[in-house]
Amino acid sequence: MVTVLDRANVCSICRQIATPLAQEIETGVFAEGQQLPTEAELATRFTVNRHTIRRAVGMLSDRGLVRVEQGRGSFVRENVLEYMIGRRTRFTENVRRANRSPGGRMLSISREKSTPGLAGELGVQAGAQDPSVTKVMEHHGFGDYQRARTKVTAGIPDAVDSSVLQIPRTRPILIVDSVNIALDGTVLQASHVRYAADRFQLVFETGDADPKTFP
Amino acid sequence: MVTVLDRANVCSICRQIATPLAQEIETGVFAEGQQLPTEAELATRFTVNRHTIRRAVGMLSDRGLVRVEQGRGSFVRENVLEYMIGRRTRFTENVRRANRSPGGRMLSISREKSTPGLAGELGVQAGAQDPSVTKVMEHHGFGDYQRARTKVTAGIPDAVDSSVLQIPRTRPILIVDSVNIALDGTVLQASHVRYAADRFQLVFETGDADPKTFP
DNA sequence: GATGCAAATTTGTATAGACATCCATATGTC
DNA sequence: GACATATGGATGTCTATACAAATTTGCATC
Repeated sequence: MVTVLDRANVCSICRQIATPLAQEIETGVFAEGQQLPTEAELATRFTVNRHTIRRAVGMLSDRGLVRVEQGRGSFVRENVLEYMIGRRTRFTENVRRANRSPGGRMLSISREKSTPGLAGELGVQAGAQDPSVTKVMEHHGFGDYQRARTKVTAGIPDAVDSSVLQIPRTRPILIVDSVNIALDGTVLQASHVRYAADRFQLVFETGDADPKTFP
Repeated sequence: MVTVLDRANVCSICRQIATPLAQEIETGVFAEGQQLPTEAELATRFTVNRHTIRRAVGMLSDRGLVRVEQGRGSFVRENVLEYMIGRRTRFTENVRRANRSPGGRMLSISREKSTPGLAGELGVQAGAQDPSVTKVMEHHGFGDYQRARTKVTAGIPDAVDSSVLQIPRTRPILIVDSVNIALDGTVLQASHVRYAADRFQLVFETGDADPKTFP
């Protein structure tokens, strides 16, 4: 693949190199575990300095796409695996409170219909709920009860995150994907929140010492 | 402070510069929010190239000690604030399962008595539990029920983490501190787990769609 | 074939220079 | 005083060179 670089303008060169390389990795041009071309070869291919290649490869390393080893080379990383640490957890309004960060700025509000793609991707099915559950829970004062799933992972902010959160690209961020679903199966809220890990720490207070919840 | 650099040997120079700078930040030589000397000034002070200073400052930025802003300078970061997103959550054995990573290696097992410092730091008090709760929960089949708190944040691996997890220093890690406490108030387990965020994603399946838990 | 050492290969680090980009301030003009 | 422009200072990026460190490879020797 030949990539023409825009040396005069905007986006930094190393990004213009990292992007097509990332595509080649994601499209399978370089298979998992395979060794990438050496820095010298990439420098020749893109006709840039080796240090510029090093930066681009460093970006791919930051994104977890490649793994660099001194004296050996750069290799395509193996796929990440998802890991479940807990289930059967209850939030009430705390999940909503989680999405209202103190001192934060409201950037945009969007209310979207749940697309089949989103629902499928999250493994939830509309209308798959037993209606009797609603009555039982309303009887227990959980009328606003929601079913939710929260995914937590860490990452590196992209350009937008960096400017919005006002943190450098090198600081990690906590990425929290949460979906709140009402008892009738409709998706009430799907949020993709990115916290600056420097400023936030998620605390899941688990367990239940309150006897009232066990009638 | 005068720092003599060992140009010939081992540890890289930028590390030899980052270390005393970090000490000066932590000891309050540079107060929170204060601007650090410019890269040129630091280069003069340590008699190294500006790019070497940039590396050292980048390390401090990675560790969250400083915040670098183009056109303005480098500043000592303010303290992080803790943020609670949820409470009243229930795990059973899933928390324990969380600490057993598939394909992982057992590095060390230690069983320690709960120190007053640990208990105080986590805000739990031994014996503060109502004994009636135990009977109620045992009656509901939650004899092994535990009270726990899980803190999740993101960070950058240190040298030990990097070698153990076999990830570069630039990839973020998920830092999960969890404490499991039995109903009698004794600390059963206190774990400080560091996940490679490339390989793991924590999934908190929240909400409860199972009617059996609401008899 | 096995071992040991040397050489080649590859990534890592430090130095140096040039220029770009962003920010704050000063200055000039109205 | 208000606004636009110019200037200086700070960080960001690319290029270039030299050398260090780690790994692999090749070869000679046994």
